[in-house]
Amino acid sequence: MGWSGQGSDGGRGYHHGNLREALIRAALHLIAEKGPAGFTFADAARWAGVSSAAPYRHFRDRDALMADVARRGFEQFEAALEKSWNNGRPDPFSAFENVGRAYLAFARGEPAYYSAMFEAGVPMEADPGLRQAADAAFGVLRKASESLTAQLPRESRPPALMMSLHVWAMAHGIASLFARADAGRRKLPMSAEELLEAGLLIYLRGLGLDPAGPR
Amino acid sequence: MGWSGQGSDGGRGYHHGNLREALIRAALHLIAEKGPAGFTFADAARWAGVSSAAPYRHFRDRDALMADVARRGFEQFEAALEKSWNNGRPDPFSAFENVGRAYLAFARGEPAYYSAMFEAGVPMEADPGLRQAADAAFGVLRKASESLTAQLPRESRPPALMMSLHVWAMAHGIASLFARADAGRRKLPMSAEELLEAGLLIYLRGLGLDPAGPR
DNA sequence: TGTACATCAGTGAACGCGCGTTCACTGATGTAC
DNA sequence: TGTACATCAGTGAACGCGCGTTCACTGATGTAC
Repeated sequence: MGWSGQGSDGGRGYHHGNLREALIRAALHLIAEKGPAGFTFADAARWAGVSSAAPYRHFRDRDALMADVARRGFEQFEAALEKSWNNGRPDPFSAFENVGRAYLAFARGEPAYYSAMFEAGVPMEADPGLRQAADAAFGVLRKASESLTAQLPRESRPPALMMSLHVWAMAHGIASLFARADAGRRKLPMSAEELLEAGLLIYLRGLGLDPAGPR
Repeated sequence: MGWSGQGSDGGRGYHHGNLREALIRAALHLIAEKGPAGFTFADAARWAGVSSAAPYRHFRDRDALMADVARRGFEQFEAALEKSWNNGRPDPFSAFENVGRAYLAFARGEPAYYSAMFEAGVPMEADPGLRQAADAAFGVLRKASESLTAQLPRESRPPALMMSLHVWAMAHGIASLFARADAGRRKLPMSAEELLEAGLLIYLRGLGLDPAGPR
């Protein structure tokens, strides 16, 4: 049978079985549909097919639910970035481009998670483990940056932290300006992926890095 | 006397005098305080010191008010960028850095406008003139980019449109991740301004541009 | 300069609605013996 | 294997609240003559 998370599935007993998960799926669905501010606690309950009092057994309030969604989002984001980085294989440059593509793929493919993580204004203190999950996701960018700067001679090596912040900013900027739902706002001469890839290449060249190899 | 826009100023007649402007100021105040989703039409009326029915004389609904705020935001944004560009003086590189600083200064100094422009999800069709205002603001970045790419030999000259999209993305990424209200989310080893300046320099170097002069 | 009148920009009361939240409750599940 | 009981995870009714919106109204302003 499998819980779809959707209500009115008829054959449910008095107990839901996994309401906590169903509420999170409901939140994701509703955020994707109406934006991070566009859903209510009552909405989530309705969508999960339970009474409006039921969610209180699992979350203190709407904000707690949002914070949980954000934390899970960062966890999945980290996994996706880590996978695409693939330990720097086949080579750091290609792997770096792959991370960029994975970044945009996540923003596009999981708009609800992305919103909860970056746009909903969830404070880092809202959930134990939220900051840690966010740091871990950023850690992948940082690790990848270190791997690239390590190819430069020591005296012209930029701080990897700074580099990862630049990369993050450009990826986030492209994702939120050009790759998301309200992307109809502006037409581009190229895809967001191509734009990011070109931007990263230019930036890396500016650091003295060249795909052809060190120096 | 001067309308502060604040209510309960006692000496107001039956007519407000300039309710439309007061509502916009109210919106800016409330957005800055509670975020773009955190204010209501009734809130704005209350803050302007009028009954909750009064705003309907000036705006069809809350969305129309938001759209007007966004349009004004883009107009002011354009003016600020244009001023800082200062026709490429004293030289295109310095002027370009100035535009970057002005970008962040606007995002920081006018968080309510910035939110309405980029985060509130206002559709471009919501207001006649909104798209035009947004395009005009972006036009400054584009013009500045053209001015810089023009210094490169024709055969290695990147498309100025692409360059301006990269710059916009990086500036927006830094503004929204590191320079705004919820910036307490992450500590930086340097200011957002320094981060952007460094990022732009690296990027420009990657294009083959050097502050020392052409080539 | 004064008066009549049209128009404009507010008022305030009213309404229906959905949300958040609490509460006593009840059906289902797990466990001690 | 059966029974009593504690605990858990839901129900559904109720409440107060603020929002959006409409409506007939009224005070102020502008203008024709």
